[in-house]
Amino acid sequence: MAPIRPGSNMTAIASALGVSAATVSNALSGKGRVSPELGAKIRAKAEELGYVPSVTARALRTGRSRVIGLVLPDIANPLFPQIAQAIENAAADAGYGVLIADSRGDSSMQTLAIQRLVERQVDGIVIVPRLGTRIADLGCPVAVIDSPSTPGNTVSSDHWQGGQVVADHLVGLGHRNFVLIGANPLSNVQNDRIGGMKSRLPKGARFETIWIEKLEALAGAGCSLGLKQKVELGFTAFAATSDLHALRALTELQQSGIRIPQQASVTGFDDLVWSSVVSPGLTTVRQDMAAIAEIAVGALVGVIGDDAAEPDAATITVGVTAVAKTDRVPMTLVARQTTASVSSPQFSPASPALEGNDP
Amino acid sequence: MAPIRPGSNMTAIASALGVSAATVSNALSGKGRVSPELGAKIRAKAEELGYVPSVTARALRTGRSRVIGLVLPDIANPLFPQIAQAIENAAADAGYGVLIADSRGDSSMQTLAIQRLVERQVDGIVIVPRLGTRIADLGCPVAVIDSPSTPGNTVSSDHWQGGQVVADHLVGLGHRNFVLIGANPLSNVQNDRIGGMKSRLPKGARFETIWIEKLEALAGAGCSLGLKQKVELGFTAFAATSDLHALRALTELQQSGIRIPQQASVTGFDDLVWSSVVSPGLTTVRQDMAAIAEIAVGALVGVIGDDAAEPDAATITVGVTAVAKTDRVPMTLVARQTTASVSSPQFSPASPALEGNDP
DNA sequence: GCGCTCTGATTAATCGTTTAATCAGAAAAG
DNA sequence: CTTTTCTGATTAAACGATTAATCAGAGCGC
Repeated sequence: MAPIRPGSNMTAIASALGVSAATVSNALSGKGRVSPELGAKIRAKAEELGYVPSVTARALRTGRSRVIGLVLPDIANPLFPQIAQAIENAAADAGYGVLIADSRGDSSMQTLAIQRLVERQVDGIVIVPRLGTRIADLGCPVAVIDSPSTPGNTVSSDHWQGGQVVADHLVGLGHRNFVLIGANPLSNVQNDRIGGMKSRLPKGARFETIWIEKLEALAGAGCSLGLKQKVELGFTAFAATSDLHALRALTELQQSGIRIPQQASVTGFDDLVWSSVVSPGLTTVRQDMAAIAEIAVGALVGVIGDDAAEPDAATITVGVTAVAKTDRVPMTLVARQTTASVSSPQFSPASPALEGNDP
Repeated sequence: MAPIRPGSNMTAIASALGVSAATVSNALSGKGRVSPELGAKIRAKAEELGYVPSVTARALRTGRSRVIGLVLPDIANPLFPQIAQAIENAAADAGYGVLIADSRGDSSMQTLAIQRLVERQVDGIVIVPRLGTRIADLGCPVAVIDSPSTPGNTVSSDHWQGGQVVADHLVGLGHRNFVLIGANPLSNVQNDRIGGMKSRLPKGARFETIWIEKLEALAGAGCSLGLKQKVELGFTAFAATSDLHALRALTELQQSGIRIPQQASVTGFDDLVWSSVVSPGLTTVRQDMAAIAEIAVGALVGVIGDDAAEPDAATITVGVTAVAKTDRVPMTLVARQTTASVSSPQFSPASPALEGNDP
């Protein structure tokens, strides 16, 4: 019934000053023709009355809600905090709000979640798709954050380059025997990361790839990755495609009595929150989420603004991904304590290892 | 300019059937008086034209946006995914959208973030406050998720009971020497958890409390917690108030060569995503986020609905926390492999420990 | 003094829905 | 046969902003 809005509306300001509402609108938006003096008076009065424009009314009239949607395959993803924070900040800076949608872990519900956002009339959507999901035509601008290898236009970290950075770091420390750890070979992100790593392994280097989901399909969830044997076989570097898997590897190795980083080095990806608290601190590679979010949101508001300016172009941009080209944001190494130069290439159970390899 | 809305509006349906827009509205909402046949015809036509109501227009008219805001002290909080997902699900079920706000880690910006939400005319706000922050009068319904010890009305897990569950578990395994690990003694949540644990320690039990932030203020961030010495002093149970700290403790102990769980047991709180992937799997206590979210959102929509029904009550409920009483949702133990019965109460460096304590 | 332009403001329509008020007609009551 | 009471619909007025169209008056040239 009575909409509870403490602040006054334009009409209140208008009648308080004996002018018309249109003039108030013009003064506050700076669009029409208003004399400087009156403009100042209006702004002062607005301030005084604590005027807050009704986004609802504005949205109805202009057709723009100034809200964008954020869709992740499943919110429980440990990278979610980083992404959400970056997107929210970028959006807030651009004057947009962020509405979240969750597909409740179910990939088929992703479409439904997106549908809900569209019904709420968001001006655009940022999507982090589930594995290789293709994004259907939504009837609204979309920016996709995934991997440069994903078909279609996307913004993302340069996961391939990130892989190279890790490999360079490990190779530089003298490692020649690598175990690469991924979860699912269907993930473009993981493939890029592994591909990047492989591309920088020197001639004569030995490597082996472990896909956790394949292994678990055989040996059951939470099974051992058999890393102790790998160490016994002479592998010294364990490079995972995510901090989550790196953590698993790190603890499994520690649990088997392998000393990190003296006997083996471990690396991850993404610099998730716990990476700095584990002991020893996990060496990882960080995504520049702020930059990614800025590009994604920027592209989105660009398209949104554009089709307001050129109504004819609307039919072209609408339903099309907002990012014209594929943007690759470089990743940066965060060297902590799980990596060290390889002291003894061969396995030696009680080697009095090297200390203090802090970068 | 031209708002791009593919679906038709009420007027389209109305004129297609030669009736008035009001009748369409009545038919679809089931409120006014419409003959059953015409009602069916209207609903059919709406379906046919792919009609989607304009939430904007509806919001303008009714004064309800059907959106609630979600505010967390900082989104980077590892618990955020769980909370956001639960709130989003509960809200979606109630027909509400969720707008997120981030205070960018800065406690003073919490108010600003909330301000932004209010300006976007959310119908209510769910807040997880930063430490002991008091929530100011917002002019809109609020539900707070924190600790039952927080002054004011809140919904939350029964952290005290959660502490008891952990303590009972450890005591049941024979532990008598406890190290309790928290971050900040100002946190009601952490205090409750520790209080609950203490309340169940048997007579003659020994315990010591470590506050990480205090320690780091002296010894620097990422410093050792000195847990190896604690083990040497005969402590066998390390109970942290968060999985984050438990992880730190676990890896520090493993790093010092202590075998988990043979020589020491470790427990955490919250069942964060990585708790199940570390080796050995972390014993922890899970919050029933779905239940909490349902209560919080339910209370919120209750107040929102109420003051629509009784306009007079609006002045009472507005600006007041939505939850009338303090709701405490029980926590449940998730026993994994970091806890085991204490084999040797005294420290014995190379005890041939107990195996296979899987619950 | 008449027409012209330019400025600074107002009017009024519009976005799409909700809802109180009204109304025409049929059925029931007197 | 008139009056009253329903029923099923329509009208019109909001909600609060934006914006194209209009208008009154001032200034100015000729």
